[in-house]
Amino acid sequence: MIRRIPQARDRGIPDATVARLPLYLRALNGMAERGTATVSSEDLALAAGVNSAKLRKDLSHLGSYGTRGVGYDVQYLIYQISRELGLTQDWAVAIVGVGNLGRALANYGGFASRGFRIAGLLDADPHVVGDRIAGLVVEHTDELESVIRKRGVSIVVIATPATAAQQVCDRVIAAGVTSILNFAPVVLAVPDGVDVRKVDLSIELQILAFHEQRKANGGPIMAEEWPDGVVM
Amino acid sequence: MIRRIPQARDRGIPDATVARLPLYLRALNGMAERGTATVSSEDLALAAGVNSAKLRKDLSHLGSYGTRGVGYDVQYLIYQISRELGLTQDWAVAIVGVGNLGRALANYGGFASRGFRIAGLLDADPHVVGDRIAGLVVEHTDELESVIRKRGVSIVVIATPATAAQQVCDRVIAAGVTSILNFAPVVLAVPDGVDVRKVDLSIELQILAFHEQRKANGGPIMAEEWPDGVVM
DNA sequence: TTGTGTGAACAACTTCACAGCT
DNA sequence: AGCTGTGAAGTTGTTCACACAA
Repeated sequence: MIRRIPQARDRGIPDATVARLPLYLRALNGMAERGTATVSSEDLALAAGVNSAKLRKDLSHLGSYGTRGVGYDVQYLIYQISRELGLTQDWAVAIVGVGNLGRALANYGGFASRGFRIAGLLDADPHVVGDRIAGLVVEHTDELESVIRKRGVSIVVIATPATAAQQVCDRVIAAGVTSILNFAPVVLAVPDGVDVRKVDLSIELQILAFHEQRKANGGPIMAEEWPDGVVM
Repeated sequence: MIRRIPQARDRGIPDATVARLPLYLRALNGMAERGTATVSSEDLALAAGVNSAKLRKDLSHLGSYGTRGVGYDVQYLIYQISRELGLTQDWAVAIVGVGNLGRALANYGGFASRGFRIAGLLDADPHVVGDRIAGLVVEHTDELESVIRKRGVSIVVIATPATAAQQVCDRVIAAGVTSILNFAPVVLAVPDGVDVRKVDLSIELQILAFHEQRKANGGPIMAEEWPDGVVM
């Protein structure tokens, strides 16, 4: 029996806001390091690359943590955002696929710092298994399920070739994982309740190419773009 | 004097649509390889992981390229999307920063295939300069401006440490580049007219952590989440 | 009959502008 | 006097549902 609070406030934070909280957090951490105690929405927005109205609206979804006429207390806001994002606990992450990308991720510093601990590096290639990377020994993907269960892995990063990604995905989901970060250039099929986030170099480049092409044309429309003759 | 067509159709394609076109393109290429000649919006949407209404609306922004009662011609649609995205020409890309991530990007296959040609690999570390990676010799970042100009680079990928990113960014913009793909965990300051796309592992993990935390709570709200005592 | 293309309804997100707290 | 927090307005994106072409 699941407890439910009927008249509960709609504490659902908009996705767009959640996606920006890490940005604010990073900017705030920089300020904290420099010893700033208090910051206005204007200044924080500038540092995070958004406008101040948006920032205030975003923060208002978390609660009323600012002081009118003054601004936000940097340390306190760091704490509140961290808590909201779930960074006050730490998360065991496994990286599957230890090619160049997997290595880059394993060695990425900002990783361990923010509540994410690499609890496993796995690869299917026997030549890679046994290598020591970022203080961990690479294990064989045969161990995937056991690594996930024994070390309480709740987030899996897929950095395998495209061909292996869906299979890895299926296995980690079967092992109970519901949060996946996918670097392989495929659309993963997952059941409801599983979150997949995707990072795709090729897509980003194509989006840039689209805009670059527009600029090159010297304006949004060129008459020549749609010659009547070209139809099927 | 810039020619403008006053009564021009509003051919501005929504950003959300542009961001999905590469997905459709990838799905279509897969179908083309398997010899599929024609596809319905339903099937293509399934392969791309969106719903069919959205797909039809997206494609309708490009033109009327389907056949009612039949579907879309795979080859023709590949051509039209490619053209819209600007993939029928090829783009010279330079990668700055040749650590693990830079190497991963350089070796990434789907790169060269889709109109993107790596025209330069640059790094500030003399130990790396001279290395041969993916058929290219790594050059020193001193050569950045000359590489961009001589090889017609129009897209720069920044894969440097965070501390170097803004400086590299400023230099490539001064050299005329207006499209940047940034992997460094910083918000780049750029003038109007410059497009920056950002790929940030740490942000993606934090977003996953947020949702993972929600799931763990067994529901959207827990009364205990907001004890009255905890204020500043 | 089938499946596209699209107006219209809906939902999410952003920006404005100002009341109200400090 | 200054800056947050937020209704209201505006914008963008999504989904529905069906007319219409093949």
